[in-house]
Amino acid sequence: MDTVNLKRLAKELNLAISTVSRALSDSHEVSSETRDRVRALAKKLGFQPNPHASSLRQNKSKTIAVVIPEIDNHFFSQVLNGVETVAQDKGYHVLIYLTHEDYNKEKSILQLLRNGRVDGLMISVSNTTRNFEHLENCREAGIPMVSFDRIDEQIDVPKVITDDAAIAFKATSHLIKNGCRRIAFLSMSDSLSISSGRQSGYVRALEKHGMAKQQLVVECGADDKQNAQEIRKLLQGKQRPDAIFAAVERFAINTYEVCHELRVAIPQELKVIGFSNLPAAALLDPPMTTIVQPAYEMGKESTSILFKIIEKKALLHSEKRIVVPSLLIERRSSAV
Amino acid sequence: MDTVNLKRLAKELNLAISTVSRALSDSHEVSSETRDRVRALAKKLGFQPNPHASSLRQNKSKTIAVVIPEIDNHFFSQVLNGVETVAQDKGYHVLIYLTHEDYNKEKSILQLLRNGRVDGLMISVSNTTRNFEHLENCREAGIPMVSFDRIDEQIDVPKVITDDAAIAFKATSHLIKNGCRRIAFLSMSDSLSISSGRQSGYVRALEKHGMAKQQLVVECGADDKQNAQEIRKLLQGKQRPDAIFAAVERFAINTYEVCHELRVAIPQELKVIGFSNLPAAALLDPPMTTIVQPAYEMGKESTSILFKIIEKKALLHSEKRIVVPSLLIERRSSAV
DNA sequence: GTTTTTTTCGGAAAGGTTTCCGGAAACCCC
DNA sequence: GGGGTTTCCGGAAACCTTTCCGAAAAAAAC
Repeated sequence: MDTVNLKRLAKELNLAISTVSRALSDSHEVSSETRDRVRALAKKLGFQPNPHASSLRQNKSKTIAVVIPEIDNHFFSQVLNGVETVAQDKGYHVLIYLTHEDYNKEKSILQLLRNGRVDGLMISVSNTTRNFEHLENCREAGIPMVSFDRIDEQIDVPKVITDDAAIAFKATSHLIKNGCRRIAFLSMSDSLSISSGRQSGYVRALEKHGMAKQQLVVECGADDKQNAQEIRKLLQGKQRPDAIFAAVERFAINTYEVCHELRVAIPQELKVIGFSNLPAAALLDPPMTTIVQPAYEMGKESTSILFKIIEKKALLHSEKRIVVPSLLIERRSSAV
Repeated sequence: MDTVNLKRLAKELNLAISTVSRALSDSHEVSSETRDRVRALAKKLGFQPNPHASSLRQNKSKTIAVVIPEIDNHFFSQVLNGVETVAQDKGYHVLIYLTHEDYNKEKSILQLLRNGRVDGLMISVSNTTRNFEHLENCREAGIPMVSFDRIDEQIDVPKVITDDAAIAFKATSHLIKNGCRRIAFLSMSDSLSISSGRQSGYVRALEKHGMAKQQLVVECGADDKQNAQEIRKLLQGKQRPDAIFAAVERFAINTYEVCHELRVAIPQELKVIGFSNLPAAALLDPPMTTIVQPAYEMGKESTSILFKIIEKKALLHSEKRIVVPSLLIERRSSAV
């Protein structure tokens, strides 16, 4: 038997298992002398407690889960970066689950997590989820939980979001100020809070400038080809817009591609703004005006809240809905 | 007691715990009749076996770990995407650990993983690791392991890599063919196999064209400002290169930034090629010639190999070192 | 010097699952 | 209808840790 566990240590030291365990957890119920003996041998043999036994006994796993639609995406990878930083700091482990924007997968993943594998989870729902029972179920099962970015306002779970409506308002106003009179909004075809928030900001800005009638919302989706087709139709139609406001990074990229293809000059013929955390946005042709979301901060913030719940600390009212502001970075694609 | 476990099921069905367990695991040692009874109640009560108890008993965790330098990076996030796909398919869970290019953190993470928390791990080492004992230790501890992309050739662990030297040779040759006579190579300041591979491909291409003397290797690092400074020096020096070959996506971005700043025209005054998995590379100003690495495939491949090891299947000799080819995508930044 | 408290430790239970072993019933074969 | 298989199931051990409880010894209190 070469596995090194408490029993092994106890035998070699002529102690009881319980004493060894206590010694290693710095209990005051053990003399400093034996504590040192135990620690010395433990170190020498490279003892590491079996995590499954600990988890089973203590009913906690020192693990949290992150459930997100995709990872090959700046926003979510920056979020994950923030999450991992805080978790590592706390000595926690991070499980990652990708839903690939599939509601059913999301549901089964959450189902799977309701068995004690994790001490808590954070989720940004897929764009195909219309129903939030699976979140509700987790909440009722008593699993600490935080939702971020793509949230449902109805459900009683702490939320970490950004000010989608406000920043969309700002971006749209910026376009109007720069002379745009026909601004198309490329919206995500879903019922997500962020989408509606962004769209309402866009609409409010139009209204404020007496342009309510000029609303032009185009639904885009996950299929690049189809998006390109929609945008092409838009740009080749008789009432070509003079600006495109993309609600998602992908749509902004799609727009750029179509513009290059159709030789539409940005920003002379068409101004473009997109939600995007692309670090290379400044290097695009032309440099793209972007709304950058505080992804890293949102990841850190969400995780901090999650740990507060896990540690059963009372949440301030203000912590149940945290809004981290986005940033509008003006570049050439929206310049006059 | 409202927790639903085997004991609870057994009591309600008037069966022994062992029978219930067997019924749920499709043992032939239980009649189909009672099996159905058990399953029915289990489903009704939403029974989910406690993963820690299972793991403890079976000595396996159904979990693998991915240890990578960073996640906010197209290459690694695409890899992770591939990993997650295969793992989810196998019913496995994925733990993620970021080293942030810190050797010590990497070491302590691997140390932490040597306690049975995971059934296997895959790693791409940080650029500050010079010593691979921590990998060796894991290997000796019997933890199934695969290394990918950033590997050490010496260590006896299956490797999944791409043909860095060959593709660097191809890229450099492409630049030479397009008239470049003074090609700077922006290298990562580390001792990684991939760096040396890329550099050797660059050197071999120069040699083949009788340009061995024109070698121009510039060491860059993690600090963007410092990299920019290096590149600025390069472009403002008396012997300005007519091409830059960036060994890392970040350096290519740095190059673009400096070129924009100094108004150096790409590709007329300077041709640029970079290793990069940036999907928007085609939209840069100008569109960037990139070497795209098969990140997603490498993730899938690595994970498949890892599962073969976990399942104790014999590895073919060819599976101990898998090379997935990279792609050179020619765009305007390197055109004549 | 006796009683009470504190210190230090051992024994054993508990957490939930899997699996080994043995036993009882049912079946089969001649 | 006795011997031998199957079939099906229960009991209990095992995985390793944490923690409750009690006990012995040492220290403190009176």
